[in-house]
Amino acid sequence: MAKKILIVDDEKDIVQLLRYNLEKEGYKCFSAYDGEEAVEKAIKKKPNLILLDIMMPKMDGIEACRKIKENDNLQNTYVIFLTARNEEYSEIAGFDAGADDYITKPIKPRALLSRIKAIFKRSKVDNEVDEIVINDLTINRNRFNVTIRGHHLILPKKEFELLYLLASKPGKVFRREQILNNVWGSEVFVGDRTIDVHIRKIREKIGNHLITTIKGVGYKFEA
Amino acid sequence: MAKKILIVDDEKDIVQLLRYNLEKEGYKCFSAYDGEEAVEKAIKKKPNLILLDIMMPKMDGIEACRKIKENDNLQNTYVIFLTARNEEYSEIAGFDAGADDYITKPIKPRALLSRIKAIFKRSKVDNEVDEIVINDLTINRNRFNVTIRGHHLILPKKEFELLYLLASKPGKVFRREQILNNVWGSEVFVGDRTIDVHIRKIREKIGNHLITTIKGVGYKFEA
DNA sequence: TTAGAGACTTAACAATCTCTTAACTTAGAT
DNA sequence: ATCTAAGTTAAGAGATTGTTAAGTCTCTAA
Repeated sequence: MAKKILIVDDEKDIVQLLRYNLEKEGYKCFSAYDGEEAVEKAIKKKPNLILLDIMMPKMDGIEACRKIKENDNLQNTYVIFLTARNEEYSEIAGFDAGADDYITKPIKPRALLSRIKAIFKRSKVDNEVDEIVINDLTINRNRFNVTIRGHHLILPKKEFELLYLLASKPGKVFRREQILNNVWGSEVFVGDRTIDVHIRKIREKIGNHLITTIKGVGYKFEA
Repeated sequence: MAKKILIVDDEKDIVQLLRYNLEKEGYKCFSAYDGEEAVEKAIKKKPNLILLDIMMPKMDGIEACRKIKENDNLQNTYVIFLTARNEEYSEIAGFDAGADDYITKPIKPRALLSRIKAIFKRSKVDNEVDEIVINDLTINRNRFNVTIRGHHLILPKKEFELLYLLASKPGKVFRREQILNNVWGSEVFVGDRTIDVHIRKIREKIGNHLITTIKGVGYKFEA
């Protein structure tokens, strides 16, 4: 499917320039002209990539980025900051806010395009990795099995999906709500203890130490 | 059997030129004039090779290629992009979308033909590996028979195809939907229990332990 | 042309596995 | 100390798959 890109800058000329170049390459573009609008459209359109100017009215890019990265559905959205060369502070603050890359103005379309291509290529490769290996644990989506210290297991579907989710980002804490969204789907409502029971069964099978409870928040897979 | 080739280009002259040359060599040709039509016909006709122009109305070749490569039944279809010499980006984006080769316009029929011949030669070698041997089980596509521990069996067609599919990638879980697509075809609709019954008959003949059920997902052949 | 055989599909029911819940216990935070 | 979140257990509800037998279709041979 065509990748969606959100372009955010208060200078309309720049937005137009980028839009023209990106659409020529087959990307689907949206635009916003200030930080608030950016957050709004990001949530509504769920773009794959956001090109985000830092200096903008209403809400600056740093702040907008922070808000965007807070949204569960935009965890996999890539953010590139557009900065003027002399905005020294922006690099640090930007990465701190969750940016993935930045590009200094004036923007050269060719350079930008190759950077974008590299990003999407990378994310595609990431998606194709359907085997997770962490120390002596292997989770293989293709075979739908789990190996721990050379010992094969077949987990029931829900347990498998839950383990796969946690292990896909070791160290990251998944909130209960995120787990529900990902494993059960956002339209399914199950009781409070359901996740716990599944976690327990997984721990029973792969050992207690691999999944940590963060009380009041959720669970994480130990790296 | 005559190889099937799908020619996709919005310039009818080019399509005609290619078609004339390819049919002269004994290939069976179909044509499409935009990306959407290409995807449609690819799914319907299951060609062995697709010649795909990049710049087209409705849906460009890159996008069409991606869609085509998403289809389970077209994994073995070869895609060659037709690009104008100055479309620099096309090589990278094309390979990224899953293309197997590309040719720059203007197209020289002789060169194209020899390239195509090379491709089919290669894939023919692949196809000749039509005997699967796993431990004491042998599945031979030519003879359409199965040998287990030296004992010969003749399976009915559907059972054979199903076993062949599963055994072609030992360990991989095939979802019921994939099984339907591959064994029955994507346009056939059969009841829920049909696959199970066939699985049962196969198990009856080759033993229970070789095919594992992954509940809620599908079946896999045990490696 | 028709009877018979095998292939394929279906329906109905059985068996099995998975998931969820409820009720209770334990641990952790303030 | 108290309150809330998480852990545990077992039961049964729910879903998926297994099994059987019967019906349809096609092909072949008499």
